[in-house]
Amino acid sequence: MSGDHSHNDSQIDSGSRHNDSHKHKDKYKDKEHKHKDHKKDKEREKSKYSNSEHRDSSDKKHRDKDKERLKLKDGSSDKQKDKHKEKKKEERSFDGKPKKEKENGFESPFIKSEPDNDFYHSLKHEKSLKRERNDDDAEFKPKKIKTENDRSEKKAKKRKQEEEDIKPKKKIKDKKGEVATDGKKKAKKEPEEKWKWWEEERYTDGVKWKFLEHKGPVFAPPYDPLPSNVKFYYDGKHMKLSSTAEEVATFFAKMLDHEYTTKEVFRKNFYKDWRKEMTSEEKSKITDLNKCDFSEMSEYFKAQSEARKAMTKEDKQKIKEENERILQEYGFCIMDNHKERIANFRIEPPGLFRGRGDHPKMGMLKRRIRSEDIIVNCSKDSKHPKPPPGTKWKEVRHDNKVTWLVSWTENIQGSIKYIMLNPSSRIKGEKDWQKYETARRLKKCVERIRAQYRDDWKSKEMRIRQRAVALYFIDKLALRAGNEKEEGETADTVGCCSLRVEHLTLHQEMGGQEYVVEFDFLGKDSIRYYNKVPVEKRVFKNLQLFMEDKEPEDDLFDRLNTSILNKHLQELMDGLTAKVFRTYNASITLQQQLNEITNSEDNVPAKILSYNRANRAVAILCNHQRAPPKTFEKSMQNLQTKIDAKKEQLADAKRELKSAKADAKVRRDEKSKKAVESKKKAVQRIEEQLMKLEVQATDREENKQIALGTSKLNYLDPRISIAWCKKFGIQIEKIYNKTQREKFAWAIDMAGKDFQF
DNA sequence: TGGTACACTTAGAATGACGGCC
DNA sequence: GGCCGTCATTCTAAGTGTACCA
Repeated sequence: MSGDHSHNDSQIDSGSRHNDSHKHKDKYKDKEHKHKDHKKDKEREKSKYSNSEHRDSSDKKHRDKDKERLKLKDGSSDKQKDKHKEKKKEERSFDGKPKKEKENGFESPFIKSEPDNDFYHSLKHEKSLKRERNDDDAEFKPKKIKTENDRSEKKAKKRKQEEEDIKPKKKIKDKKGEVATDGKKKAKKEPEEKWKWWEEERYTDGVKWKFLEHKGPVFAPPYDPLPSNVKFYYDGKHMKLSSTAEEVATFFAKMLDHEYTTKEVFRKNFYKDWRKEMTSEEKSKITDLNKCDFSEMSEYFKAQSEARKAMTKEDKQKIKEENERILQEYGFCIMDNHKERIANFRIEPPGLFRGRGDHPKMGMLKRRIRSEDIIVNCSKDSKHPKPPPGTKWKEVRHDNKVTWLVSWTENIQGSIKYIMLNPSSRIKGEKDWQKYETARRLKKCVERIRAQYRDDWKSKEMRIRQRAVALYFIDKLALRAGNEKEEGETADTVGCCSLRVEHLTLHQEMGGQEYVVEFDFLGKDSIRYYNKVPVEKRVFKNLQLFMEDKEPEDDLFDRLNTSILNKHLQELMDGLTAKVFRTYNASITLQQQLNEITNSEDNVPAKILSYNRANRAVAILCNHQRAPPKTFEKSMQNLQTKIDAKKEQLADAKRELKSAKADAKVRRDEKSKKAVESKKKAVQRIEEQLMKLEVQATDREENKQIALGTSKLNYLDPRISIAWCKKFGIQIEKIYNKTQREKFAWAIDMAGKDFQF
């Protein structure tokens, strides 16, 4: 086996990787982890490798040389390879710099429809704001340096254009793309003009924006007390709770049907936090959660939910309109002359913490966030958002080196939560694009890096061997880096660098293959990673060495952490981190799979099945799982019933065709000939329908426990999919829904049919 | 060198919207 | 027209990675 990085045959039993976290978790319950104790291992290593100092310095020299070589090799600007694309697009590179001046400096189809024109006053104020975009990032360097004259001329043009654009427009478009003229709606959609931020230059020195204005967050609605007929019972007796205690009780009642409320940890944490909200009288009365009866509350909320569903169309419409109004008011910001959608403008409401897996803090009370907890970030010269009457913000900040608009600290883990922009925004899109370009740079030097880590498996230094084996896993199996976690603060999950001895079983021989490593651990979100992988002999021997004399709960890589690993990777390639391997391997797998399995002769559903299969290969590689939908069995059965019916229909149609043919043979007239033709067409039509249903069934079955969305959204360079669509005449809408198309607008615009990752 | 704060991406579950079918 | 299943969207937890400090 030499450098096998095909991700589809590297696993003995990839299909057996399934989400079995509940059973699995028991294995780790109540464990005392001593994996931070490295002292004895250090002693062990010292005695084994006495000349490590010398090796260290010579290694560094080699690395520096390699780094230089890599820099030279990768330094050239990476252009997209679509040679058949129209010239404008062909010339555009990922550096984000336009080849021609932007035609519409500022366009905001929303402005006139905005009810609160005040909010947009700053657009006018902003119109002369220019973005100085000299790139500091190597990848995004402009290909040609502009002269100052060029710049000022262009700036002047742009400014003029922007002024034009800010002037009231005759046409405005609403969210659905309907065009209104002077307030009147037109029935027909017109193509929306989108801002092509990818044709513009980027900011430098970590500046994220020059101007930012928004309306602040939308707070969770205040607590609405229960009606007096909805009662809480303690020990079988009605008990009126104080408003605060009642609110927290409703959080529990709302979750009564959820498995969470049966978990001991959840109940314990809830009870502890609930008591903090009780009056002293309540505290003295309520002493046992098991004696609390929340069922009336629970029924009440279920009834409310039913009532919501049963609302009249008009009432539903009213709610929808109100939501739309809130969205229009709070869901957008102005960032550097453009109206951008905010991703999460609502503050997380209070409730009970739903940690994943065996989270020690599940059930704790997530407290209500008030204005006094909120830090607002916006431009000094913008109209600052106002806190609700009678309240104050914690702070108003003007930090343009960050992308967030609002932040607060949550009380469960003490972490900071942010309000940020939607994935379709410039600020997110640029970053996403950059991510794929970094992965494409890795493509150019991955063979060298692989050669190096293979070489490092033989290193005299334990730390280098560990680093090399870990990197091999990250590369081959697309494992996450595995940062260290605070014990007892979160669920016990691991990634590559934090793997423990107990997570691996070594098999000299298994299923007819040599040197098999069996992985079994809980990864991000407590999703189980189970995989049996044949590895190279040297890796296997190294693993034996790393595991020697260790307890199951000891770290496998005791000389390694993500910081050390990433520092090393940074030396191998600028911008390289462990995460890049996952992006690279996901994207390259999609590209290879599509190249391999797409049959140009296939019809559209079959081609889409091929696409989904390629996507699935990536999802399996990245271990993106989902709980099988509750309705899965039933819906499969329904589909099968449809298939059976269609088969019968086909048999009937074929019989009819046969008899029509026989009839035509005897009668030899036009009418019977026509009858044969129409029967033939009917057979064809039914065959197509049957095929479609069968493809659907296959797709659904194969997708039972696999989530395609995560890889599609976060790991697969969208240009691969778009190029594939263009090449094989598939509508992009078949692959990406509306939201995804908005997120990947940059890729849709720039990828031609010949783009290769 | 390790700890921590912070900023940001990635993740599956929950919820909501919508369209097809009876 | 209502029900049901599916897909889209929202929500927020859980990761990664960097900067900074002692």
